[in-house]
Amino acid sequence: MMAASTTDAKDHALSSTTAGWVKPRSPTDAYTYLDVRDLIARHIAHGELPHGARLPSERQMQTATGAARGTVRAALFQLEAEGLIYRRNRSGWYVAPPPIVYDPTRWESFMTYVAAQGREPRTEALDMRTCAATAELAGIFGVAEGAPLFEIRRRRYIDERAALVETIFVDPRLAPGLLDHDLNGSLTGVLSGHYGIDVVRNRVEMSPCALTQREADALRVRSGLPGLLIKRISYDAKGRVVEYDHEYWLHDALKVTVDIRLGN
Amino acid sequence: MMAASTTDAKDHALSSTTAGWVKPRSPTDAYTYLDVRDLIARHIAHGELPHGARLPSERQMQTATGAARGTVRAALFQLEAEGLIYRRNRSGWYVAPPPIVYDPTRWESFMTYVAAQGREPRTEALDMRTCAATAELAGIFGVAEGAPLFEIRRRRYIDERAALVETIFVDPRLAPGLLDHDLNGSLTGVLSGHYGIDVVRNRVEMSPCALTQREADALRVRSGLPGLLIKRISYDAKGRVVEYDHEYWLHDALKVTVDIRLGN
DNA sequence: AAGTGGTCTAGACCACGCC
DNA sequence: GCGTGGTCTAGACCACTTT
Repeated sequence: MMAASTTDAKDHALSSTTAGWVKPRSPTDAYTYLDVRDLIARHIAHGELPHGARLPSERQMQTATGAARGTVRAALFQLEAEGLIYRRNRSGWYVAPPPIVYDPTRWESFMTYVAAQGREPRTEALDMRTCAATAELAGIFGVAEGAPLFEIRRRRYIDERAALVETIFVDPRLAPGLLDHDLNGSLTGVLSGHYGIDVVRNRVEMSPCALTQREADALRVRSGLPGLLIKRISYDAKGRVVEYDHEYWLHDALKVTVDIRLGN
Repeated sequence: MMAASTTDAKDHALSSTTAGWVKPRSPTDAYTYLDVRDLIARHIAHGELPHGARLPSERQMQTATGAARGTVRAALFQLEAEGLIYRRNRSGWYVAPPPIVYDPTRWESFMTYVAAQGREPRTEALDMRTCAATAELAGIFGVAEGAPLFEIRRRRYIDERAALVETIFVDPRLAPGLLDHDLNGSLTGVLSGHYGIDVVRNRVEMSPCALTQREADALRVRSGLPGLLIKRISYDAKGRVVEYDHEYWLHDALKVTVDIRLGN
């Protein structure tokens, strides 16, 4: 392609949706992927790309910056790891919304604390069945290996973006017929309201993880993205296990706080 | 290079330190980066690559698998995100040790809980000075903007691998002369032993982050690696802020647990 | 000096979302 | 059906660690 008389190729590139993508350093050396990262990050910080906005396509950014596509993608991966952007499979890159604050010491349901933060929560039951306890599950619930357990799989949204998938196990002896209830809301509410079971103790464990095929598919993201795995065991006043829960969160969707008073 | 009469190029590759790197799927299609990931992960799971062991070089793995180096690196990035391996700058890739378990509801010092898990903790004071309170710090400590605060920067090791860097702020009025003490150990111990200050409340906040240049340099990793930022404010019985602490952890170095009993 | 990871280029083809 | 991201190749050069 030839350069027009009054506008060269670079000006042309900058006149598109990538307007203002000017390299801030010396003009001799090429963009590094961290330069490109900073460029995008600055656009987000300055509000030119608001939450939920879609970034220009990789090839547009490639043209605008003059860097190879691989370099642009390295910058995007970087920003993704930082939680500033996320992607929707083969659709594009988007500016990430602010994280939800989660406090494991409070026994609030997802529906409650997401709404309290001015965001819109939604829960979708994916699958409910009775399964046989594995060795691990048997140990946790104090039942024989192979004993029946309810297994509930749900997907939860924040502002219509899938933020986590969870698998919950419940002992049928504590809540017979549980699967006949509507589980597209607060499970805690159902257990308390219909079965009189109240949780008094919570054991929560959090660790960074990679989302496996199963989780990634459910969240409609690429397999292997970083996530946060939260395992929770909740007990009632008699020390019985009420729920055993595995939550796979998108790593950029939450922030954890704990407020603790010691002794007395 | 020509193939020898009795051993072709692939056999030769497998006779090196990458012995046994056989592709598990159909022989027609090429390795994907997830294939390579699985290959390496399997070697780690089977104990052929124990904790701390060094992986073969990227170019060796390239030869052994027949994939391009970029593909091998994509697999390594994957495993790094999962916390299975880590790298030492321009030295190589290593199998990651198991994470340390951290419970923010317990007021135990790093030195204590790391040792209790059979690992070797070490703390190294990097920098100590008096700084002027920024707006954020002034708000937290309840002092005027620009008021003096102690700023302490330390690096902490687990088994001689740098696992976190932290910046601690302390109000000099609570602990005058604090910087004259040895801070290569438990700061809590110094505050309690020399100043009679005991913490009764802790506010902890955790969020995934990317390690910036400053932190990455201190941990001798590449800038931009994923990390976990832990901010902690601790208070004494009078509600005064004892410490304000920012800890930047390598994301694979820890796992968080919280055990909570509710109500009474 | 040799070997390692770190970065970048310039292509290519594919699977899928979206129109 | 076009555009998107997803993946892969086959080089190159650099900065640093290691020997």
